[in-house]
Amino acid sequence: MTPPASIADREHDHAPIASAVVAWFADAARPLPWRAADVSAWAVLVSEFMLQQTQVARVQPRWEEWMRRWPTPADLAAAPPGEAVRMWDRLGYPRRALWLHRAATEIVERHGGRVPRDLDALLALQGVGPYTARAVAAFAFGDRHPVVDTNTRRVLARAIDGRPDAGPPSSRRDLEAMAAVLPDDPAEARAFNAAAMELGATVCVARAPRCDACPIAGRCAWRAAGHPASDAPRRPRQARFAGSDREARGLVMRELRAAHRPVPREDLEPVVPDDRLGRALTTLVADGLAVHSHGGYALPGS
DNA sequence: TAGCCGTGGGG
DNA sequence: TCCCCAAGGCT
Repeated sequence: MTPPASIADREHDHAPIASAVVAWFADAARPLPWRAADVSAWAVLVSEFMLQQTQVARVQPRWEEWMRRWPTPADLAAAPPGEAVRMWDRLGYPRRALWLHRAATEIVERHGGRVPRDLDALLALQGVGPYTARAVAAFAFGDRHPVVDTNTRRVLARAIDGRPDAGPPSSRRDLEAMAAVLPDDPAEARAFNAAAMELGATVCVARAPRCDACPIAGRCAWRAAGHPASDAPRRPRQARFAGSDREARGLVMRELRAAHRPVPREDLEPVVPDDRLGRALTTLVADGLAVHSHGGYALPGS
């Protein structure tokens, strides 16, 4: 553990940053439906699953429809997993829909149908990792936990460390960095967790930060250093999507979602007219996203 | 642990 | 057009 004196020093140094970001958030926060005061923990959990690697603008309509259809974990658990995948539509990473369905089942079986508040219980749910568990505990239950996503990592790297971008993710190091800045008061901490994410998502963005709109520009270590450019090795370039197996899987899933009966393989060949089709079908079945039955492929359990 | 997993917005 | 990158998690 860090010596108490050091913690006190850091908190003293960073308190104005937290205050300024929270004050900015009070005005600048986007009115996202899952931030409403009366939403359930389940509603928050659903939003966090959908927001993993997916932008707010694409999530919002899916979330609205999802919550209307399955307002509780028990409602979703009672539906076939394939219906969750179908409702997920084109949010991407459809395994998340399967995991959310599984998590709902686990919540019913292990927690009486109520989303658990305890961090370890949350972490034990399928598809819930360090970010999502803390986000639910903090945002749905108001508990004081550091919540660190990619936006917060970037904000801390710039404002506190004076670097243009965050280093490689390290759950432990990232949580410690946020803990050093997090206000003591639980309500204030909750607000700062959300505010830091919001700042990173809307102002302190990766490509072209809008420092003129930033509430802590005057306290930002990166700005004070003259916005030095990144000297870190760029992260490996994402593989080209066009022509990839990923694309092929997405094309197959699109067909299976649209169909309400098994789709014969020959009907998929025009959609993926090359040797990616076989790999896509094999891996989709292995992932549980598709089943082979009645001479065709279909969503699971529907 | 590094690679993999969809899809789309924006520079 | 092309490429980056996005409220991560799993294996």
